[in-house]
Parts: sequence; structure tokens; C-alpha cells
Amino acid sequence: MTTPYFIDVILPIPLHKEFTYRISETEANFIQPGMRVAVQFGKTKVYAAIVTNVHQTPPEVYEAKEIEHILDEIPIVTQKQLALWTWMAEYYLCSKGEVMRAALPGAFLLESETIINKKELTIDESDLKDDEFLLYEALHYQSVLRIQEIIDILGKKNVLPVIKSLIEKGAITVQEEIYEQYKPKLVRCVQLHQQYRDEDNLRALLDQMNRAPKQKAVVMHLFTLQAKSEDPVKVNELVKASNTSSAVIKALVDKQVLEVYQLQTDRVQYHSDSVEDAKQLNPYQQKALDEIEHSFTDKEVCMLHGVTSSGKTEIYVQLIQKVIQQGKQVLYLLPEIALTTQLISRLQQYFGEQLTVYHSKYSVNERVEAWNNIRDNKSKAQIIIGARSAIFLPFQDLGLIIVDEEHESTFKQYDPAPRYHARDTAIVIAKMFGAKVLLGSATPALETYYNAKQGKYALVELTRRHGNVLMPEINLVDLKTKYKRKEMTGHFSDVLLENIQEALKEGEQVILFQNRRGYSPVVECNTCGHSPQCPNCDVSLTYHNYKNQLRCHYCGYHMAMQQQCMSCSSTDLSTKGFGTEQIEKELVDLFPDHVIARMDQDTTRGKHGYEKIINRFEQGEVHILVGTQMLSKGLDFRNVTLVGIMNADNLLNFPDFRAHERSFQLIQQVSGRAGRTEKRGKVLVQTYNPFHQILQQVSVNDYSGMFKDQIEERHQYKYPPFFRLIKITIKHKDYNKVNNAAGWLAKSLRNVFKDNVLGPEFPPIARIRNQYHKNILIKIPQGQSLSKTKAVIKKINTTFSSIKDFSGVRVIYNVDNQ
DNA sequence: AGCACGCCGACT
DNA sequence: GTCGGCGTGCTC
Repeated sequence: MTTPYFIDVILPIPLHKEFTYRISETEANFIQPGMRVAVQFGKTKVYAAIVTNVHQTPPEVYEAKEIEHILDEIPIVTQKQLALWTWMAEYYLCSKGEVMRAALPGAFLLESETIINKKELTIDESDLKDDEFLLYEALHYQSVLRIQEIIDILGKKNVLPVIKSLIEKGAITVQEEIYEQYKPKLVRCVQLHQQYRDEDNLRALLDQMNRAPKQKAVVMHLFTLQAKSEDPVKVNELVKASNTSSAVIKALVDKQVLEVYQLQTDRVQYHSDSVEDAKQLNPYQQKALDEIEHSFTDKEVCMLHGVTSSGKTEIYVQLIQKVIQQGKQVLYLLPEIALTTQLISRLQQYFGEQLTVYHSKYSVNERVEAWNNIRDNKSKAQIIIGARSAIFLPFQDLGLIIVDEEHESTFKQYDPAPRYHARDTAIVIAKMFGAKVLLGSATPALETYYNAKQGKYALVELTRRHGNVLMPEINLVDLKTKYKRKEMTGHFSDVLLENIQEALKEGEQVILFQNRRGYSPVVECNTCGHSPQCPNCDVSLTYHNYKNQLRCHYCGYHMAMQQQCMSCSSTDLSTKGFGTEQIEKELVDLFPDHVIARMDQDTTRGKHGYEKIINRFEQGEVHILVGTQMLSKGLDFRNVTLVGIMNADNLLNFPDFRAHERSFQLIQQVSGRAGRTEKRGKVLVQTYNPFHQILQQVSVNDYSGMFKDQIEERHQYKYPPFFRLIKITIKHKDYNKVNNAAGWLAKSLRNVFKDNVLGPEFPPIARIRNQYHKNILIKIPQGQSLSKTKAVIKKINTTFSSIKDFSGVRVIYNVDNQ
């Protein structure tokens, strides 16, 4: 009598529980937590599940299914990762399955597909209906069919009844085929056939080959290559070295002189010829480095507040070097990896092959290889650089995490769950490993700076720009007076134009920032005031001049630009507001002799969209670059002396409690692009509110003033860092359902949390993709238990989902909503 | 989340 | 009469 064994697994679905499957004793001896098993779930689906626990406790109320098979030889997920997943699911109010989906490279998740086979025995065909016969016939020609093929053959969507009926009649069988996406990359290598390892045979061969000089040359080259290194000789290496065609090689293989074999190789390869020594730090950098290292003796986290181009990267390099010398891994998090090719190549120069870049745009196979290298703590995976999802990698022995530009909001995942913040999660991971965290920014997030000021984190400040370059001079331009005095040309003030002219004359480059893409956000009828709306979302359509289209930036809906008002047929239409496209057009007219480029979502589509534009600008091909947010990210252009911000007001007026902080950060970051060499850069900020506190503070680089004001406001209005936030979004296509559901939820929450529940309120855009939205905000004071709060929310959510009226209503929890 | 099951209106 | 619409409920 054998005792049964069971495993608990995480499935990649948004269900808040684990599932139990039965395994054999042999399997139980083999399976470890962190391995993948293929399991059937429900009637049809097969998933790759992650084992969390092997045990002998049978489930009480149901019969556990057996697993299909084991997918891994060794765990692909570490114990620490499993612990992290648990923490994330708990903290960010989502399921472990959702965390799993976000954490694993796509190739680790199985895809399954139903395939249909014909049975051997023949059946009475007259017994079949038309559709059934059609399918049965098709199987005579093709022994295996997939669901999609059957849909095509029968020309209708719902083919399952036909399949089911055929199974009953004994004509076909179905099976679920699972396949792994990951295929190791193989290279063809070549060696001399065994029989010629013997010297006599070899001599005979070479004599005999005198009549085939080409073939002989190949063999001789093979010897040279083998002599050069121990590594296996690749077929294409040999072809290249002996300067022949693969036909010659093939002939030699056919003659059994050579033999070809397959070898597994790493796709992720680096070729760095020279590894540079790290640069010598200047005294200020050295001092900062010493302070950081000292702080790590008693603090886990250190904030490095260093003004733009103060040389934070060199400090990171020094720290990284010390950590990898101890044999520990380093994680370097960046807000957006596509925009940081400059930084990556710099790090590659220092660390060469020890650096692994983890990129969501890499192929599934490349990501699996990076994952395995990190899990195996290979020497080429000592430093891992990546965007937020890199926190999910299977680190073995992490010593340091650097979060560069830690204030960036892209570190927070918005959709889908888990809605995690990579900076905050990084701190949790570091704790697990006993590793240190360095947060770097020129404009720290208020929360972070507050934590540093409170002594929770160490604080190191670096106020000197590298090479003593001066901070750019920031001037505010009052648009109101400029318009009144008719000193505007399009959207350009005379001051801005003069400065552009001057810069161009000096052969310098200019960056112009406008935080809105498209040509013009609103088209309005001058007769009736009507403006075209998106049919799926509650927004006006944006006019894009280049394609002569009206587009919705929320759902992608687009239509041709209308010549007449859709409401009153008047042809008197005008445009309101402006975007990057319009700025670009105005520039082309104003500076016909100069090259102007635009960088925004519309122009950077495609794989190397960013790089192309950035390269052109770097090479000096482009004189003026117009763009959105994207421009603010760590680009290092030597020749830019002027930065213009076309309109600061639409940043400041954003309806969000972080709008002011964000505006400060953004303007400061964009300004940082100006004057990175001896010549002092200049920044012109056009605004209707030159006396706005934030703009005043930006103009004199007064971060601490901004911090003081903003933190005061946060305190007064009960926002982070004093209160934690959980935003709840209720979504459904039915307006009334959203209203009722949100009302019910808010009322239940208010019973417990009283005044700390805000809303429900419709967001500024209440309908997106035909779904109505309504938000509730929960504020959690310091001292109120987070876990208890979340337990209450979970309980209310359970009750909510059991109410029939609210079925189909989606409720989204966003913890620490940004 | 999927996906099957089950019950009601538009067509061969 | 079927096809296919999407509401409901379950998944070890």
C-alpha cells in the first residue's frame, strides 16, 4: 500500500488560491518546489504550473487530478522568488498566478492546443451529417488537424459540437498537444572523422587528397583552427577560414573525412574587445562614494541625490566593481531600457562579459538564456541591467541593487496586475538577500527624499556637475504678455526664436519639449462649437496633420479628418491647442534651412525607432529635435545648448496630486539636456503662469524648496508619504452597473474606514474602450495596520463578487497608486 | 482569466 | 428548425 503524494502549484491565472495535484512516489522523490509541471486545468486547458510544496495531505473535498508530466530537471524558480511572489500577491492585492505571469519569460509558460486525429477503424459514413462528413473527409488527406484548421474547413466559428459528435460516433480522437516555446540554439561544429585520429590513416588521407587541393586546404585549416584554441570549430568558422563554400565541407562529410555535430550555444553573447578601467573619480564623487559605502554599514538603503551630469554613473561603476569582486550579483534597474543605449554601452565597456542586459524586447529564447545564466550564477550574469521586470530574475547571491532615476513613474506597473513598484519591490528583495540598495536621482521622488530626511534611508548629496559645468540658466517666458504684445509667431515667443536662431548660427543643437503628441488635440466647429468625439471613449479626437486623421490616444480609434462639421455641416472648423506635430510644422516653416526631427510615440514606432532618431541627432544630422516626455530620459547630447519648453501649463494643470512634483521633475530633467559641456546651457520655459511656485523653484534649481512646499501640501491633504493610497477602479460597459457597484463598494468601505474613503468619482475620462470607469480612493494613515486594512478590503471584495447584480463588473486594486 | 454549459432571438 | 449571442459558474 503506497501512500499518495501531492503537490500544490501556482497556475498563471488570476485566482487567489493554489491547486493540488496528485503525483506518484517516484515523482515525489524528484519534484522540488520551483519546478514546472504540466497540468490539466478544467476540461481542456493545459498549463505550466509552478510547484510550491510537495506533501502527503490529500485534499478533503475533491479528488486531485494527476499531473501530465514534469517539465524541468531542476527548479527554474528559486525559494527566494517564491517568497517574493507571495509578498507581492499579498501587498499588491493580486493572485500569485498573476505575479507568475509577469515574472516568467513567456517561453516558460506553456501553450497548449487541441489536435484532432482520425481513428484507424472505418465507420459508416452515411451516418454522418454534412459538417461531420466534411471534417472526416479532410482527415483522409491530413492525419492531424488543429482547431483553427477545422474552423477554416467548415467555414464557421463554433466547431466543437461537430467534433464532439464525431468523437461519440467513434470516428476521431482528440488530444491536447503541449509544446515548449524555448528551443536551445544549436551550432553546427565540425571535427575530423574518428578513423583519422590515427596518424597512419591521416597521412594516407592527406596523400590521397593531393588530387583535391580545395578539400585538403579545408582539412589543413581545420588543424590550424584546432591548434589555435580548445574550442570546438564551428562549420561556418571553417568555411570562412578556408575561404571555400559549404559544398566542399559537405563533400568531405559525405566522404566521411569530416563529421558534423550539433552543440548547444548561448544566444546571448557579448563581444567586447577591450575592457576599460573605471575612470578616476573627482574629489566630490569620491566623497559621495565614501559616504555611500559608509552608510551601508548601518543602513540598507541609500539615496544618492546628484544633480544632472554630476557623474553618478561613475560612482555606480565603482560600487558595482567592489560588489562583484566579492562574488555577488548586482541588479541595475533603469526606467526604460530602450532609451538608455548610451548608458548600456558605457557599462559594457567597463564590465564586458560580466554584464547581462534583460530586455522585454529580447526574443523569448534570449530571455530564457539570460534567466538560466542568472539562476546558475554564471560569470556572465554578475551584473544584470534591466527595466522594472528585471526584479523577477532568479538571483542567487545579490549584493547590491541600483535603482537609477528612482523617481520615474515607469517603475510602477500600471496594467495588468501585479501593479507593483519596482523600486519598492527592489528594497524587499534586497532585504531577502541582505543586499544594499542605492537609489539615484537628480530629482528624487518626494517619498524617497522624505524617507531619507527621516533617517530611514541614508542620504548622500552630489551638488557639483562633472567638470564643473554650470547648471543651465532657466528663464521663464510669460505667454500672456507675449500674446498681448503680439510678440508670438505661432507658438514661439520672440525670445525663444531669437535663442534658437543664435544656437543654430553657432552650429549648436536645440531640443524643444511639448508634452502632447499629434497636431492639435481639439478640432472645433466655429459655428456650433461641436468637436468630434471618440465613439469608444469620452475624449475629443486629436488631429494628426501628417495622416490627415482624427485619432483617439486612448483606444487607437481613428477616422479621416472631416471637412465639414459632423453636427451642423459648417465648413468653418478650427483647431485648439497644439502638439509636437504642429510645433514641428511651424519649425519647418520658420527654419527652412535646418533639419528638424520629431520624437514621440508616433515617430518611434518600430524596433529601432528611438535609436534611429537619437543617432541622427547625435551625429549632428538633425539640428532641432521636438519631442514629448521621451526626451527627458538620460540622453547625453554634447552639443545641445538650448532647451525650450513650449508650454509648462498643461503639465502643472494635470489633475493628480503628484502633478506639481512631476512638473518639477520633468522640467528639471529636460533642462538637464542643455549644456553638458563648458558652455552654459540655456532653458526657456513658456508659460501663462510665470509666478507659479513650481516654475519659480525650477528656475533656481530649488529642489529643497519644492520638497518643503510639496511635503507640506501632502501632509495637509493626507497624501503619501503620510498616507498610503489604494485606488480602486470599477469598470463595466454599463453605466448604471458601474454607478451601483461603485456606490455599494464605497459604502461598505466607508463603514470601516470612515472619512479615509474618497469617491466614488468618475475620472476625467469616464469611458475608455466602451468601458465606464469609476474610482474610489482609500487613504491609510500611518499606524493603521496595512495587513488588517487589506484583509478588510479582501473581505468586502469577496462579498461584492457574490452579489449577482454586480457580476461582470471588474474591480481593480492599485496599491500605492502613482 | 478561460471555457463549457445553458437559455433566448435572427437566419439557412 | 439551427446558429450563435453572452450570462453563470467552475476550475484541484
